[in-house]
This record gives sequence, C-alpha cells and structure tokens, in this order.
Amino acid sequence: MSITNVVRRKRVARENYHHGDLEAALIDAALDLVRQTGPDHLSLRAVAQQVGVSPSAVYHYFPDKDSLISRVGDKLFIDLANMQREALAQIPGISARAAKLRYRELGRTYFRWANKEPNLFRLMFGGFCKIEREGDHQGNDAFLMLTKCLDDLLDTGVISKSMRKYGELLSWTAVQGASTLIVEGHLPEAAFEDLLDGLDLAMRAGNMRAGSK
Amino acid sequence: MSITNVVRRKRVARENYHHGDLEAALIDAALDLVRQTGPDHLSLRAVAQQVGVSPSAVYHYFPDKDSLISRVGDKLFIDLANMQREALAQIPGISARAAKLRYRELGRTYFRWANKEPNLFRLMFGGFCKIEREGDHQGNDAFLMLTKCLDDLLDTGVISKSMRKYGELLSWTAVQGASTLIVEGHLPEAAFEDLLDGLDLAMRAGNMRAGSK
DNA sequence: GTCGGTATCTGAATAGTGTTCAGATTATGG
DNA sequence: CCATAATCTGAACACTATTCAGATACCGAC
Repeated sequence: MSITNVVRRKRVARENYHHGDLEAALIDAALDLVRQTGPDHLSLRAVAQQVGVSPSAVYHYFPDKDSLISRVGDKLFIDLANMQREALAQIPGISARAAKLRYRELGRTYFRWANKEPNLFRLMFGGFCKIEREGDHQGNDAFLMLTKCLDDLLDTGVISKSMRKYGELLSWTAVQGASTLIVEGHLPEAAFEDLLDGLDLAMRAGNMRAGSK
Repeated sequence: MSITNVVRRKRVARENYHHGDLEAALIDAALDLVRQTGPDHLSLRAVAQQVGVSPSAVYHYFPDKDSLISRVGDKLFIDLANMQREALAQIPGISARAAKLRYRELGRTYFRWANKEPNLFRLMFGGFCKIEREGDHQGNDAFLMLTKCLDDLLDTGVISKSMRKYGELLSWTAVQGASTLIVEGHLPEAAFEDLLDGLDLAMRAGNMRAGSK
C-alpha cells in the first residue's frame, strides 16, 4: 500500500527551517534508535539530533517522550499486521492444506518479527505503548486475519467446533508467549516450530466425537 | 580478644555507617520502586535515598544500574517459583481430579502474579534481566513443577502421550502470552479462565486413539 | 589495646537526560 | 502586503548515571 505521505502541506517539504513532516520523521528516527538501544535507553535528544532538529521541537508534536514511544508502538502494530497480510496473500486456496499452511505462516510471521527485532517487540508488549480501547480487538487487523484463518480451518474440517471457540485465544497467547520466551532467552529458537506442531495437534482436540467429557 | 567488639561480626546488621547487608537492601528497595514506577523510570538515586545511602555506594555492589535491575529480576523469578510451589502444596492427592486442579492452579498463579504487579512482570520479561544459561531450564524450579504436573496428568490418563510431548511448551507459552496480553490491555482479564478452559480441551487432543492423522 | 590495612561509604564533579519557556524565524490567510 | 499563527531555537532547570579522590568504620595481627 501507500506510505504515510506528506499530505499536510501542499508544497514540497523544505530543507531549511521548517521540516515538512517532522512528526513522522521523529517517529521514524525514534523507531530506528529503539531498534538499536531498546525502548528503555532511548534518548529524546538523540532522536532530535538524528532528525537534525532541536530537542524542544519534539514537544510541538508530542507532549512527552513516552507519547513519542507510544506512537512508535502504534506504527509497529500496523507494520506487523501488514507483514502478516502479505504472508497470507502468498498462500491462496480454500483447501484444508492451504488453510493449515496459512495458519502456521501467520504464527511464524509473528515470531519472525519478534525474533528479528527484539527491541521493537519489547516496545510493543513491554508496557511502553498505551492501548486505547482495552481488550477490544474489533477493527484490529491482525486479530481479524487470525479469525479468518480459524474459520477456514473449521470450514475445511481441520478443527472442531468445540475447539474453534478457543482458536484465537489459544493461538494468539501461545504464539505471543513463545515469542517472548524465545526472545528473552528462556527457550531456544528451535522451540517455535515445535510449538506450531503442538498447536496443530491441540487444535484437533474435540474432533472425531472424542467422547470423554 | 576483648568482649566489646567481638561477637557482632557476621550476625547482626549495623545501623550506623556500615549497613550490614546493603546489597540485599538495595535490591529490595529497587524492587519496591520498580513496582511503583516501572522498570524504565527507575532512578538509581531514588533507590539509594530509600535505603538512606549515597548514590555512589550502589557501585560497590553493582557495576551499573542495569545490573541492579537484573538482580531484582533474579529475585522475582525465585519469588514466583516459591508462590507456585505453595499453590501446588495446597492441592495434594494423586487422582486425576487433583492433577487437573494442580495444573490449572499453576497457570493461575503465574497469571495472578503478572496481573497483580504488572511492572514486576514487565521487569521479568521485558529484556531487563539477562538470562545466564539461554534456553536451559534444567534446574529451573518453575519448569520442573510444570513437568511434574504434566506427568501426573499423563499418569492419571487425562492427557495422551502424543500431547504430553508438547505439554510444557504449550502450557508455558499460552499462560505467558495470556499474561502479557492481558496485562498490556490487549485482552480482558476474564479471558484467562477461558484460556485455561481451552487449554484443558487442547490437552485432551490425541486421546481416544483419535484416528485422523 | 594499638596499628595498619581493607572494605565501605561519602561528596563533589562530569556529562547527559527530559522538560519548560521566552523569543526568533518562517509560512499562511485575509 | 501585513498581521497572525505555526514552527523551531537557545538557554535554563532539575534530574539522571557514573566516576573518583578521600573520609570513615571495621578487621585481624601484633
């Protein structure tokens, strides 16, 4: 899709005094520095310097440093959702096999994102960004994609109705937890594929009228 | 040897100049401040002041602030394991029912810990403490307790051998992920009991010779 | 008991931080 | 074209982590 463009002004961004789109530039610079230094250890002044602007200029766009970090988080959630969307687009088809592959790839993308940039992952889930609507994932693209994947698994008979009920919850929490535990060194990297295997098995629970209540 | 300055050596803490056990006092004070302010926003000077000591005194026990925070993390992991041990001790018995209750309570304790003190939970899993032996959970008490719980579930016929294989991985990651997502506001608090229900169902997968390969 | 050595802690200093605010600079609407 | 608003600067303030020379209290040995 298109990038967040410079729509504010109708002319081209100046290079001299006025920056053009300082807000976005600050977010990008902050993202870059967080990737290197971690969400703690981020310096507001370093962000300003990277953009080539005075530290006080930041306060025209963000009330404080934490707000800037929070905005970085917003951007990261969008980026992750886009990456997941792209991953899903690579696996078309309505077969059970395709649905299973999509489901796996959705989790893998989540984990790869976390594992490639631990500091950005920590920023997203380390209490640095304030979630606006608590526990409300309507309109959350990533959640909707997961829902779609699970619906496909149900429609193709891969998972049972009883398991479908817990699909989002179980998948999201397990993938999220595995990402955290691997990134923080509590589990080896190879554990993630094992987890996906375990999730596949788990999701088949309740199938075949598995009697035992 | 005179009586006056003898016996006081290793036992009692001094109150005057020498603190007695400054190292532990600093860790405790840091823990207390992190609970209030979060792992970022922790001030070394505030820690020193709370103990009633000069900021530079800290550097006799820790090379820098991050090391102090890391030591707080070590303590928290021990505390969590102890809390889980106590929770398990309340539910004795070798029946399937007891084993199921223990398994559930183990996850609940993990989550309660996270949910009651979000800032401490963030300290543990937010990249603030350096894990010594990466991905090696031999000797990790919490992990051993989980293993024991799962063995009991297998022995009492609650879970299948095929599912047992993924028991630790699936349980730990799901509970960890749910704790994070709830603490950070992405899921409502009530979702955790739902997750435990889903986990119960998932764990029964592979039981009853559930044919479908 | 006194003395020397050592571990422990202080005080001051340095460099860097987030944040505020009066004012300089530039762009824009009337 | 000018007044007004938007944008950014520079200096200042209080605070931070960290270093280091030196003061203080303890310890074991004499």
